Order: sequence, then C-alpha cells, then structure tokens
Amino acid sequence: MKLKELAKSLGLSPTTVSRAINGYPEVSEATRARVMAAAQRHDYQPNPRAKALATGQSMAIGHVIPLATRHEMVNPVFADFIAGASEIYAREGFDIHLTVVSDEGEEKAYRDIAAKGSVDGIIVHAPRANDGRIALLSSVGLPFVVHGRATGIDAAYNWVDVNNRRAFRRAAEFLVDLGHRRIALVNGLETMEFAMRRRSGFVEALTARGIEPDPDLMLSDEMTEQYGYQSAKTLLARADPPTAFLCSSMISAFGIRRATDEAGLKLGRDLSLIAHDDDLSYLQNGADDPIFTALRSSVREAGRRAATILIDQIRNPGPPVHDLLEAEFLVGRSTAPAPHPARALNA
Amino acid sequence: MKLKELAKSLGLSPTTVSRAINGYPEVSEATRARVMAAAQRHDYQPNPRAKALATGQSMAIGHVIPLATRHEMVNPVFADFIAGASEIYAREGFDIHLTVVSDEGEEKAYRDIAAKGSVDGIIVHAPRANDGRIALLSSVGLPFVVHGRATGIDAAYNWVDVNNRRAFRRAAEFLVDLGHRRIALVNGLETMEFAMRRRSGFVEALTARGIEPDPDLMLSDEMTEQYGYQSAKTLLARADPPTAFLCSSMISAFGIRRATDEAGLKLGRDLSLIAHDDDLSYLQNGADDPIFTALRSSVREAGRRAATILIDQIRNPGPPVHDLLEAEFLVGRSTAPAPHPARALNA
DNA sequence: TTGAAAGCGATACCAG
DNA sequence: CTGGTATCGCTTTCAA
Repeated sequence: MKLKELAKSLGLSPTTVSRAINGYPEVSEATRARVMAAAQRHDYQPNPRAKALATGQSMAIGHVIPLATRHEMVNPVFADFIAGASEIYAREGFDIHLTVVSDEGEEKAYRDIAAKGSVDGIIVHAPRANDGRIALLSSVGLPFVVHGRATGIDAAYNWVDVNNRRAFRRAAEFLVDLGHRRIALVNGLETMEFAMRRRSGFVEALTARGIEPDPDLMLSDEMTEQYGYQSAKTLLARADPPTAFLCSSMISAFGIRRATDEAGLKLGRDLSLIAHDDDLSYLQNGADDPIFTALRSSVREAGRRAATILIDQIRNPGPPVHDLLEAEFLVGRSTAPAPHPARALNA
Repeated sequence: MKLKELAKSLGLSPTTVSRAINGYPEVSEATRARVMAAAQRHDYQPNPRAKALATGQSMAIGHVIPLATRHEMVNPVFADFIAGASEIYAREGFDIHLTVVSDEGEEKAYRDIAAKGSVDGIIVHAPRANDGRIALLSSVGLPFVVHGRATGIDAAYNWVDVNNRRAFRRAAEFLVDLGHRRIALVNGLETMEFAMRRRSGFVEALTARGIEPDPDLMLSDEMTEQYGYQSAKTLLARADPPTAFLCSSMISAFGIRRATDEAGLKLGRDLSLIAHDDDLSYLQNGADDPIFTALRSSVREAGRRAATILIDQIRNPGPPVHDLLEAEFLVGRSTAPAPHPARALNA
C-alpha cells in the first residue's frame, strides 16, 4: 500500500493524507481520524527511503564498531551498549545502521558514511587518544556521540562514559585496604582512553597510600582470555609474585582464574568487575554473582544515555553534552580480607 | 557532490554518467575513464536512498537479534556471527540494518521490516521449534537465511548451522571413553533448536554406550554464568554427583568452574567448547587455549557462509540452500583420562 | 482546510 | 554511444 493509493481510496489528495499521518496541525480532526483508521486498516507503512529522500532525514543511527584482527572474539561490550541504545531508538523510530571495520579501514568507513549520508548521527565506539575520527566527524557536521572520551582533542564534543579512573582508584584502594602491597594491573590496550584512565586511577590509589607502583606489575594488551592467562602465569612465576590482580575485563579475568587454578592457587576472588551499583554491599553478602548483571546494566545504561543525547542533538543541535556515569569497577568477591594466595608458591 | 553536478562538470548527461559508473556496456571506454576519474576526484558517492528508490534495491541486509530480558548479557555469538557476515557484506556493498527486539516484539519487527522494505534480505537468528518467523518471511517473499534450523517447518528454507548433534554426540562419547558414567548436561533453553539437537546427540552417545541417561543430570535454561554456577552447585551437592559436565556455553562453563572451585574440586577441565577444528589434536598438546579462538572461528565462518548464501539468493533467487558446518563441540583440556573430581566430595 | 505541482537524487526507457 | 524524460514514493511550498 502506498500513499497515493491510500489517498485515492479515501477520495483525498496525497498531500492531505501525508499531513494527517505526520501530525500536521492544518488538517481537520475529522479527516485525520478517517485517514488514520484507513492507514491502520490497510497496514500502510510509508516507504522509508522515499521519505528519507524527500526529507533528507534517514532516521537511522550509525554504529561503527572496530574489530582488531587480534581480538579473539568481538567485545561483548559493543553488543550490550547497542542493546541499550536500541531501546531508545525503537521508541523514537530510528534504525541502526551497523558497520564493522578492521582498524585500518576505519577512517574510510566514517568518511563513506558521512558522504553517503546514510545516517543522521553516529556513535563512536572505543575512542583512542588523539582520535582522528572526532575531528573528521566534526568537520563533516554529522552529529555524533562518543562512547568514552578521547584526550588530545581541542574541539568540544558529545560523550558518554563511565567513571573509569574513579572506579579503578577505588578498586585499588580496596585491595590495599585488604592488606595487599603487590597488586598487578592487567589492563587493556593503553592506546585506548578508558585503559589510560583506569591505569591512572590505579596509580593514584597506590601513590596516595604510599605504595610505589611497580611498572613490572602493570600490563597492557588486548583483553583476551589468553592474555589474562599468560599475564597471570608470568607474574605468578616471579620471585615476588603479586598477591592481587586488578583486571580490566571479565574475559581476561577468566584467563587469570585459569592460571591461578593451574598454579594450585585459590584466588582470593580478586577478579575485577564493573558494577553500576555504587556501593560495595554485595561484597558482603555475595549471594549473587554480580559480574555479568552489573556489567550489563552499566553498559546498557551508557547505551541508553548516548542514544538519548544523540537523538536530541539531531533534533535540536546545541552545545556538546557530557554524561559521566558513576559506574564502579569493583574487586573481588571475598568477604574476608584477601588471603595472599601467591605465598603458597613460596611455601 | 551529486550526479547532476558531476555530469554538468563533465559536459555530459546524468544518464551517461550513471551508466559509466554502474558499468553499463553501452558507454565508450574513453568517457567511462573520464567519468570515473572525475568521480574519484570529487569523491562522488551516489545517494543510497535515491538509488534504492529508483532501483527498488536497498543494498541492506537485516539482522534481527532477539533479546531475552532474562539474559544477563547479549549473546556474544550474535556479534561474532555478524562480524563474519559483515566481511562478505563489505565486499559486496551491502549494509547491515540491525534490529534488537525483545521476544514478544519479534513477529511485529519482522512484519514491519518486510512492509517497509528497508532490506533486501534477512538473517534469522536463534530459531525456535515451529518458528513462526519462517512462515512469515516465506509468505512475504523476502529472501532470508536462518542461522540454525527449525524443525516443524514444512516449507524448505535456507539455513546455515553447525553440526550440533554430532558435536555433542562426540563430546559425550569422549567423556564416556575417559571412564565417566555420570555426566551432566548443562544445556541451553531447549525451546531453541540447537539445544534440542545437542541434547539428542548427548543422549544418543550415552545410549549407544549402554548408559541410561539420567534426566536429573540434564539441565536446560538460558545460558548465563549464574545458571552454570547454580546448576553445578546443585548437582555437586547430590549424593551421587556427576563426574563430568558437558556444557552448552562458555559463559555457563565459567559458572561451573566457579562452583567446582568453591566446592574445593579441581575440575578435570571438563569444560565445554565449540571448535571448528575437526580433530582432537589440541587436546594432546594443550599449548593454547582454544576456547575463544575456536568459538570465534566457527561462528564467524557461519556468518560468512550465511551472508554468501543470502546475497546469492537475493541476486538470483533459487531453491533453498543448506550448509552444515562440521564444527566440533569438544570437551576438556586434560590429556590424561579425566579424574573423577566429584569423589573428593565423598572422600 | 485542501490540493496541484515541484522537488529529493538517482535509474531506465525510448529516441536519436 | 549519448541524451531527454518519466519514474520511484513521499514531502512541501504555493494557491485556492
């Protein structure tokens, strides 16, 4: 069913029908009701491409997700973020236009999307320091929101981020307060902004507590299971192994768990976790494992907020908006002060 | 830059320029070269919506991913599958149109997509038995490929699937051959086709080896970490705990590992894994942890194949195509016959 | 409050 | 081989 047919079947002009459907005020309520009813009855769906061509609005949001070829699997965070965003999109009538690019192809991908005008706005995932994409998008004038932040950018831009620095500072403080002195940081690639922030939160905490951060205990790489495993294995083989791990991803954390397993150690559950919940209460009861639920709720919420901001920017462009989620990266599951499992090695 | 402008700048008609760019034969090679050069120079990108409106082809593939609200995180399999598919799409010039729907909204989502004609084809994820989506899509005549299979469908349709039954049969056989008699199946929701197939492979293997499958040891639910944890915890608390686990997802497997950890057991690495590799060689060397790489390569390959089939169907509709990937679901990492860790409970 | 007609940016038929 | 023009389905002035 197309607009013209609908119009004819009602004895009206396409103009009027279009106006009725799109809620223009200059249509009498009587005709509007008639039109709406008929539209319903015939299950009329306006052709989005025709509409887009006429209005210049595509009612679509682009998500470009970078795929490091070394990644063993796609970062689940992307999916959860998108799930959150799509709740908003669905409500507001936007579609998701997904582009998966390898690291090299990234700039070209953005350029193409902008040139083709296939979307009204873009979500930028996994920003890096001095990220060229931000300048690129600003220059083409396509609204965008960054999931995360990029330092080294002079222009203001929209972003949504969780409070990574604060989360890691707290996590590290927590470990220190449990009595740990040698804490390993198994971090993500520190070309990524979030990893840099996490590291600095970590260092801040140690320094504030009078502990000299040991560079040998601060690792950085793509966060695979393999990476967590190898890192932990290597670290535990040292003469002075760490007694706690602060890790930047659950996937890598599983690798760490495997390594401690193999070493015959029982980790004091010093596995890392991002929690949107702001307090440590679950650490005390431990009834539910909050790793996944917390991660999800945090990332989804970020997706929702980013989508909301982006749509708002599309509808009425204004000054950039920031949104810092007070998410937590919490540590461990043990209710008692953490044991120093590594001592078993030397025992 | 638009076609008309490009044409004018070349002193040609839009018609000719369009023909040159789209590779029509009736253009002299000289003009074509001129046109292509100019297009390059001006970074001309045809407006996809105008093109779509004119041709009736949207050059987009729809992926509809269902999101059970109970899921703690988005199934990473979707992302990896899409990553694989998008390799093909990128090459062939298709875009991805992503729709995330909650279980209830699903049928409507498909109906809308079909009615709006925003895509040239659809990938159906996570089919269920007697899946209504298949009849729906067949009836509207939109090309589609199912990732997985659905029984109870009379019409023929395109699908790509890994050999779940065979994989689980083999996995179970492997465990039996290691000496296990009480093997738990921690399966996915058995309303899902793949889970049903896995279960039947499992049962087949036991039966063939003269072991009566114990219904109490066969669990089915959404595959969360929590589910794996609770299942294992409950099972291990029995008077006659299982000595091995066959599990349907790595996420749940991590939960199982946690439970065995807590029980003071050292799993004989009876963790489950999908591997595209067809032999068991890595079980002997164990140098690398193949869980993630194998999963990824298998699912990505499925994505690639599905995309290939779908695009082919779009271009020249023909009889349905099946593609059964010979992926493996393998068990454990131990090179020696598995210990019976559960005995420790009774010791 | 309604309608006629001119776009939006491409494709494709029909002439030349 | 090249060009004029109708067309795709909808929106949006401009007139009535």
